[in-house]
Amino acid sequence: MIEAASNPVTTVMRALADPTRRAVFERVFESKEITVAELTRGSGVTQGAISQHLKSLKQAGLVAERAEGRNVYYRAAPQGLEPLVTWMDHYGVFWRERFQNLRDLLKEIDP
Amino acid sequence: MIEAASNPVTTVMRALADPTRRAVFERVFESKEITVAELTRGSGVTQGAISQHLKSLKQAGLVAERAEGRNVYYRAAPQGLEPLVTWMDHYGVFWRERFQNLRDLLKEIDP
DNA sequence: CTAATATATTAGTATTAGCTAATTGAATGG
DNA sequence: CCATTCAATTAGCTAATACTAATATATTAG
Repeated sequence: MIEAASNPVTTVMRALADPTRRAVFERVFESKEITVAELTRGSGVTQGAISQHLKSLKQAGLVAERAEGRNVYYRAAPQGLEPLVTWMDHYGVFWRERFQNLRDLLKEIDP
Repeated sequence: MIEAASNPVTTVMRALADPTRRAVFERVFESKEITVAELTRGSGVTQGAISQHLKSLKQAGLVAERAEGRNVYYRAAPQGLEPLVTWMDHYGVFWRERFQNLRDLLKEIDP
């Protein structure tokens, strides 16, 4: 029962398990587009560290980038979360725990 | 912007980021109840390692245990996944991507 | 052209994580 | 009892991780 080589779930989980890196993802997500310099500001770590975190997030499919001049703009790629959604869905937590939300939503959709 | 002390999301993500430990969780989930000995069998690691993983999972709120004689029976606690659900929900991935499932589900609930 | 800015990368370091082997403490079966 | 089994814990090893400081490479500003 030895695990196969690093599957997507592992890659994404590991990328998001580190609080600093997860905070980077969150900031990227909240701003439509953001540069490395901006992300570095107020992050508490160096620019190099931020670049390293962005590299991990990119490999995990959680962010994408666009170079423009000497700036590189990063944006979130929430589809990168899909492996987690699928994994958790398999364990049946969503519909079970979200049933109340579901009901609320139903009223809004089809009152 | 220094992160506060280990929040639940970090705890759960880290618990599930390791493939071996995640496999343990999966096996615990699949069997209603399972002993450490059974989990060790075919896991590829020693009993000590399994106990250590179970400790992490327990701290993350993902499993619970019941001692009976010299055996300890573990069971999954899927509510422990709640921090992840909440975190991901905040990033809006569920309803967007699961709308078709939602429609299917609706028919079953209220045909 | 030169200086400054933005980002990536690299080498080195300290900490953490996962593992084994060995031990301990219970509980059970002969 | 005594030997065996189950599980938790511990010490010690190794590998991975997150970080900094320094450097390299572009690009832009003056």
